[in-house]
Amino acid sequence: MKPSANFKDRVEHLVQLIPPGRVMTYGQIAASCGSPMAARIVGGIAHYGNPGLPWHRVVNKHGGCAVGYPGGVLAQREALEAERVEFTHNAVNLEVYLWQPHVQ
DNA sequence: CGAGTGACCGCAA
DNA sequence: ATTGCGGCCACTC
Repeated sequence: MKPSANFKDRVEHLVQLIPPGRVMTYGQIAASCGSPMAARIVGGIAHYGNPGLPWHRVVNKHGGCAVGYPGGVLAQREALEAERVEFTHNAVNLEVYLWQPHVQ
């Protein structure tokens, strides 16, 4: 990964690396990009950044869906279910589906 | 360049 | 258990 890459570039790159059937939390992504408390930024990048990235694989700390996701939480849920991700109480089991770039 | 804003997170009433 | 508030960082306008 380019050390000179901006936070946004790292986030987009990282999101793009999330394999199907796996999810990441905003805080996890922010921490992996060097700013553990910049979870909001990840959301901001999701809104302004590259729309071609699998943002549906990005969930909040509760494993739930993002409020501002186009189409609502329901659309994101369907997108994840299409990748064999099981939802429980409108949230995924992070113990099973949480993916980390360093460890696999 | 400055100010506003947010697809969050955590704690407090 | 639910609701409200603040903080924090980077992005956009």
